[in-house]
Amino acid sequence: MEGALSNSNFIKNIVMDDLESGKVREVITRFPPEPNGYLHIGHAKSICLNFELAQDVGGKTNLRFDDTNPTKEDEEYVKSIQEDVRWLCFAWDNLCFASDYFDQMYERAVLLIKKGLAYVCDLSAEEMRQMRGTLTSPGKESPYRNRSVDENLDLFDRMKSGEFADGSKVLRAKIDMASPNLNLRDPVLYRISHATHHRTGNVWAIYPMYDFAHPLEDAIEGVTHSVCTLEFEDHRPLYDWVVEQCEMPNRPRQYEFARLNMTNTVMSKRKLKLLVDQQVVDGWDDPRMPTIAGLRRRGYTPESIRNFAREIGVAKSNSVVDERMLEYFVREDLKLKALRSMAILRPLKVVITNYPEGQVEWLDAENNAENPEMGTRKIPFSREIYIEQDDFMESPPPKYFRLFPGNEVRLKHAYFIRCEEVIKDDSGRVVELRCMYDPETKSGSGFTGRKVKGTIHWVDASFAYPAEFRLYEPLINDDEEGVDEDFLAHLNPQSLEVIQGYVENGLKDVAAMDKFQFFRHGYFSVDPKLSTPGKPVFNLVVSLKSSFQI
RNA sequence: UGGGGAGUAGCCAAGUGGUAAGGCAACGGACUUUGACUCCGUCAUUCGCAGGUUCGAUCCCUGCCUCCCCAGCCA
Repeated sequence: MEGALSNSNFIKNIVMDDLESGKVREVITRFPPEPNGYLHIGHAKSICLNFELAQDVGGKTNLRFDDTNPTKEDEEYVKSIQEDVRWLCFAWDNLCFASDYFDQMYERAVLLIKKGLAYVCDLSAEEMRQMRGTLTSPGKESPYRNRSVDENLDLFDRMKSGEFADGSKVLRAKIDMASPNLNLRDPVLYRISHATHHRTGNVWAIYPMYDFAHPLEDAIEGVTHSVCTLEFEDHRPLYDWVVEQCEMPNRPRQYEFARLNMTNTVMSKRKLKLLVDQQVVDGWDDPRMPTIAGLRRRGYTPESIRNFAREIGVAKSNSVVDERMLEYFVREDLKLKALRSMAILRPLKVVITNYPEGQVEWLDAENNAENPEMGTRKIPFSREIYIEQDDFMESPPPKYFRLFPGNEVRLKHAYFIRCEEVIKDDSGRVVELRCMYDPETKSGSGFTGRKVKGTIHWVDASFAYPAEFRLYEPLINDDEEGVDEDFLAHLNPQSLEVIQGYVENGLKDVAAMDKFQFFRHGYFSVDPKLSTPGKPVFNLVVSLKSSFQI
């Protein structure tokens, strides 16, 4: 059963303290993505944190698009982000856009100018960089720093009306060019950009910078706890400065936590976009991608991702979570949900020589032995079947429990068979096995005469239905050196393997996203893009654990 | 060599003056018509290092080491 309440973490402790002390009455959080890419599992951590922080104490959470940079943003992304948040089963209280506050932000900027706390600066980007100083030496004040309020007001108004070229002027806060915190060295508040915004069109020729816009957005929405990642930690003094100097009635507080990193993958929009643009993968929703869309298509469930997000915790130290933890949670979730079935990925034909030709038996099979509510089904059995190539070895090592000459195994849901003969082609490759079955060993008959060490799965040859299986491995092997700098050089060439095999006949017309556990292989999910009626395509979600190794 | 953060097991992560939670992984064993699942057991005499305060320190103090972030008109 899924825990109703999320695990404790330092931010939640702060929230609880604030509630207890009366510092806040109602908790309001927000998830503030910029619509410039698809969401990934790292965002899922943030989504779960923000929504559950509020949910657990009867608060509210807004989904807010931080769309202050029209050159990078796109409507496609605002759609996909909403879809992903909804899919994770979170309902936002308000759908907000930073662009809806552009007028208010402008007014606050004017207020700063009037207070003598902001000025229009004509320095070029390059000049500004040079005058900013370095980590160890102070910056120099801009020659435009002491323009009169009236001149600043006039210039800023004309920036707004589109009178000036991109990059020719900016509005800057007047703080402290000697601050050891570079963010406080007269940061840019507004830049000129004649780009077309996906929502406001060409109304604006100036757009606010993150450091100015974000605190105002939070304050406007009454956000109490503004949660972001570690790299914004030293922006906090500026965040507080903006809220205070702009005289915002609400005072949001910013808290920072460590973003999620996982082994064997990359977790930045930039890198993910590179994989998409260079066609290393099929798109943002390629099942190998750590995007929400990719994980969904792969077959991960919202529950598994939410449980994962809870269990990894929230802290301030940079860390790398083992991908096997994510895998654990999807196995755990699918265990009781996925229908058990038999699939042969690499077929080896077996003829049961003492089984009557032409005869077909319909055997009983549980749909999920661990969840009897899922019922049973009938599966056909006759003289010729397919088993997995891996389940036969002519010269097996010790402790090999499967088929080998002279050995007897159980066919799941059917009979014991013994391998009597191995048929090979001219090249010496095993192409067929001749076996004998024992009618007394039928499954469910209660036979206890003797035991076998191994049980293998199979599919009846004449009823087997052809299917495509897409097997995945990590996109990147990051146990090598230097992966971070040049991850494209460390791509796993085996990240995708497409093979043709067989499934039970009943799986001929599966629906997109249907989940199965193919015995002794793993959990599979029907691909929503590639699978068509009559031509099923299964994605490997995650394989079963196995302690067996040759 | 400025500023801001972080160091607890292989990986996450609680605890923050009273003698190291939990999860993942791993490894034993039991069970087994999935080499799965489940169950049982093992897995930090020690919390980056060195001093100090204290009856007692992962927790307080001092010094040091290591790692991450900051010099976009990105977010």
